[in-house]
Amino acid sequence: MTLADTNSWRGIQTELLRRINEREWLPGGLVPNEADLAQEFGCARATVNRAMRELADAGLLDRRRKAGTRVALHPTSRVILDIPIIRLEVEQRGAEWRYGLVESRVTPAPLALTSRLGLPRGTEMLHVTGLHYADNRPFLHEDRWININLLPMARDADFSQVSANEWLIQHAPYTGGDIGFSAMNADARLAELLDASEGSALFVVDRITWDKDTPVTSVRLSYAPGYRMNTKI
Amino acid sequence: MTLADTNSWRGIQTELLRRINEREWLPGGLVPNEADLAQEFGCARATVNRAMRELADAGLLDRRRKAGTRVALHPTSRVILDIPIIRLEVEQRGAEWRYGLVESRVTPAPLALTSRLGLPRGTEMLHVTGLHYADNRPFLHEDRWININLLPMARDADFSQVSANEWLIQHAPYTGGDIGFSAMNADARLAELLDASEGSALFVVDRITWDKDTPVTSVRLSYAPGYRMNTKI
DNA sequence: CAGATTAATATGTGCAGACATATAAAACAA
DNA sequence: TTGTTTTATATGTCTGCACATATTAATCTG
Repeated sequence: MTLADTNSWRGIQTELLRRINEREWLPGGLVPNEADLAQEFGCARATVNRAMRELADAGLLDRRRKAGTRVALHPTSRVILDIPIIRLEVEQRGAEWRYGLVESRVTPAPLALTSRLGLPRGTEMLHVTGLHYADNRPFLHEDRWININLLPMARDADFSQVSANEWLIQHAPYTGGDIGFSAMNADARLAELLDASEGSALFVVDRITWDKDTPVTSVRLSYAPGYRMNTKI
Repeated sequence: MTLADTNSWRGIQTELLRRINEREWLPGGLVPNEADLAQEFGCARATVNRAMRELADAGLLDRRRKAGTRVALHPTSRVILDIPIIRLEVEQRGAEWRYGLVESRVTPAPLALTSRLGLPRGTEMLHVTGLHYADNRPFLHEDRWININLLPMARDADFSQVSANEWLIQHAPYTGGDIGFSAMNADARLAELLDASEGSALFVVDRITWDKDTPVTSVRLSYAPGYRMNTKI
């Protein structure tokens, strides 16, 4: 071992990582078992377990009881995206955030939506659209449908003062969601709202949020041209 | 406790999740300390610790020594994207994958690239471009630069037989990378290659891979129109 | 030989106890 | 009052041990 050779959980993990990265342990190859590694590193088995478990969670190791631990053959790199509140995302860029409501009304949701949400066709939902600005330039367009049967107080919320994005975070617990990322050409209306030219490529995030099996909200975020979502492996 | 009331760390975790989701513990509010929770659940402190640590990693709890544990105020939802080998991604869609090399040659890298990679300007790199097909329809365009100083064997690889994507996974260890997602309008060349119309919105992934501080490869993947990257929270 | 049973083994999880470490709060000093 | 030192406390981590569980490998049985 070179550095971080403390027999701490982290030290062991970086050493294991090194052996994987430098092909000391070949992809698909069997790795010594926990007990042996614990002896080698002079630590308890639980410590080795913790180091290896995280690597398995990250997809670098495959572990199975009795069969042992192997170096993953196809290390599908796992990317973690932090999706922040839009206001914070803008402010982190050092820009001033502002929100402008475009429209807010209760109306029957389109069939495509109700069917995806598993609601009866024609269900009334609260449709809120608005623009988020960064330094007074359009940053993204938010097109949202809210399940008012689940969230009746949403009827009385003033979305010209608080963005639907933040109102929901404050008031609507959820247990899971589906997210999709795609690219779309701006239609005339979106182009105008985003101050872009028609046909510009927009980065689009679609998201449906659930509270157990009940849909909470469905939103489409269309970012102004040039937006880029960054992260690290 | 209702179900999963075993005093296992999973059972405890779901119970903690419930209290958070149902606002039993308010956002920003202080949570009982590990010792107290351990007593309440009738388990060891280590078990509570494990349950809470994962929730903290997921961003739902904020923990600080001495200060205690609080329910996160801004639960930035954390999304995990699995980025698979392109061949597998195509095959998982039930389509037949095929790769076609467009061009492969050693040439000085453009300034924009060398500066981002921290290489001397004019450094020679291996430039490989190719198309991945799904059922003989263009699926994505891969435009890749490989650091041949780090990977001299890449010179002799036959990228008409193996995609650069897979060759690198086999031969090039890496320790980290930067990824960016964005949307771009197809230029004439890309439109033709992807069998799309000029100006179509393309979903684009840019990725630079590092082995410690040395750049391994930089790639831009431009997906054919209609592509959507999905995941769950 | 084929199928069912049993044993062996590596990981998964749990417990009690100990010490380490960060840090908020209290006590103290200038 | 203000800055510094001390103390108390909650989390972070490690140990050694035990038992659970999945699953392979060996063994038995018809």
